[in-house]
Amino acid sequence: MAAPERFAELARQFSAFGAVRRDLSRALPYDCPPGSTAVLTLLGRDGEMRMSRLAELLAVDLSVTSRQVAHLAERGWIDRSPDPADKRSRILHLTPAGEAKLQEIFLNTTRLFSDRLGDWSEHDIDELIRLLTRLRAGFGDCRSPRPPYASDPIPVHPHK
Amino acid sequence: MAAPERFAELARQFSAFGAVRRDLSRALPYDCPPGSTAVLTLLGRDGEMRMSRLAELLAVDLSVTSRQVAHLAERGWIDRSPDPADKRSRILHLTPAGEAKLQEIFLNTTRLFSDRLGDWSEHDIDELIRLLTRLRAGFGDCRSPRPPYASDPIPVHPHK
DNA sequence: TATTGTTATACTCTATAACTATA
DNA sequence: TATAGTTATAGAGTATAACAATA
Repeated sequence: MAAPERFAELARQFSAFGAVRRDLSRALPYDCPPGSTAVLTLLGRDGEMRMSRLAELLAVDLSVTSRQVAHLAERGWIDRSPDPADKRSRILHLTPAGEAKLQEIFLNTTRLFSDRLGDWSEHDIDELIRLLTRLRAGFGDCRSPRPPYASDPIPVHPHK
Repeated sequence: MAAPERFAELARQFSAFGAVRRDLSRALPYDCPPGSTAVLTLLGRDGEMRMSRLAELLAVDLSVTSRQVAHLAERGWIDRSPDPADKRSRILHLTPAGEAKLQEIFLNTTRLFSDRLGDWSEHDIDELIRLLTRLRAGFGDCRSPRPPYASDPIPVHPHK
């Protein structure tokens, strides 16, 4: 177990990571913000799925996913077909236009990473992927609540 | 130089990191959201500084810092004293109440990290700190623009 | 009754633009 | 003219709550 000072340093780096996210978001097409990009990426990687599955993979509330998916459907990048097995549900999948958009995004982000990480060794990149993957597995998910850790008796951020 | 597929995987992990941020933000006191916490942390670590320096360290626009600082000043956690050497400027420093708040936050986040990362080796934690630090150094800063990497001819997110 | 998804509301983060005061 | 900071505005992310339709 690491010392509290290492945890504090890690927390600072997490906070500073916002600058990386913002830099990356500037490489996205103006009509596809980061949240929409995440949806397209998951549908491109894992294939068609239901809203609830998508929200689970994104670790966000279903209401968030619902809105992002509506944004993408308006632009013709994904289809929401009814699920014959459960009429409450909808099956999401990329359209050809959505796949083209995803390809465009892939090229943009690859170009950005090549510039920003051009001098990184493959080892360090793989290490970072490994550690971030493990981090994500250990940290929380708003849809499966755990006991709160704040000193406040009751939740913490009213809207979260 | 790594392959585009590694970059794509890294981009997915960056996106998934949002779940970690959200989990961490739930451990904060209800009256001190993540942005305010970042300000308190920097002032606690680096001591008093000007608004512009703070915005530089946070890699956000000065207007963002101005609002966050106002929020903290309203609650009595920081002071904004005039800079005798430049009357346009203000020097920020923590008040005793601000130091107490910071200490409370430190305890909360340490408790959360102990739970979530209790089974991590010190080596992996140090590796993650090292790689995130390097990442932050290589990635961008909204206040020193670089050539855009989107395929769009002109920047990209209207509001960014 | 419980679950899937949608919509309304509210709050945070963030950038751009217009403005004031000072250099 | 240029810089430090404030404020107004707007868009994106996010959660909670109320709701409709279906299981």
